[in-house]
Amino acid sequence: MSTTLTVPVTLAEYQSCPATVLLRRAGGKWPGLILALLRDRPYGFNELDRAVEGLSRRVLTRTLRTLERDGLVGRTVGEGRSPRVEYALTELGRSLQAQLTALALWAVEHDGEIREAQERFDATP
Amino acid sequence: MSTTLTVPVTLAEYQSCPATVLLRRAGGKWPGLILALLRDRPYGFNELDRAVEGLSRRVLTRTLRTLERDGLVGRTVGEGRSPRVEYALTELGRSLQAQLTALALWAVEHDGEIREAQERFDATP
DNA sequence: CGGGATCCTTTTAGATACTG
DNA sequence: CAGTATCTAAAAGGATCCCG
Repeated sequence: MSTTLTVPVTLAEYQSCPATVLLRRAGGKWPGLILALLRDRPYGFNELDRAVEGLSRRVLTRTLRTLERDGLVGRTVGEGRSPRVEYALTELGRSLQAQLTALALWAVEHDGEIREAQERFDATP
Repeated sequence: MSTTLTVPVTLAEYQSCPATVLLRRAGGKWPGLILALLRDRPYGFNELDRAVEGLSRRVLTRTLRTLERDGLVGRTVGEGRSPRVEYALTELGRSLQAQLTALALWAVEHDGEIREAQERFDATP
């Protein structure tokens, strides 16, 4: 099976293109890190809040809701009087995570080239 | 050769992590589309401006500058009295483009699952 | 513990007009 | 043709307080 990838031409097409939407989602400030953390194990809400320095709870909530809505993260409410909620990757989320890891590897491998290019660019008047 | 990928823990680490930076760059509104267009052939400035509906010249300029600074796109000034500037993918840019294409393919392939998840989420009160 | 509601700041993008 | 300058609008992110 092969999928052909065409470049969207109209604005409406582009804005609704799955690739565009996904890239913009993943390009948010925190989703990539959340998905990376959940790759290892499930996390509770406040556990995530503590694990990620500089992330406010409001934004954490919004980020998790979006990931949950997209079917990338599952939310499970545990038993007991003190509410325990657990966030974990779904199969779909794990599948995406693998793609993002590939991209992250590319970034790390080519970091040197990018920095050199930036230095050259900044050096030229 | 294998590269180990560790999740950044401090805020400073995370913000300067090559993977974070790249994902946020690519997650901008236009870079992905510009790179996709340049995959086929070089473009002139106004040519790009016309090709991309809804993109203002100011933003196009900024986007191209950033891509150029990162070494992903090359800028060549042609001869002649009416200035002809050509933007083209560099080798590095072409390499990244391949990764983004893989991500785009994932997005297209799993678009149905994502939409279904969203409908389920939106349907539950 | 796991949020929602409100308000505020920063970042990103768009409109418009002008230039070599 | 290929931009820059200035200004405005929208989106994303953050601080804080409140609640079951």
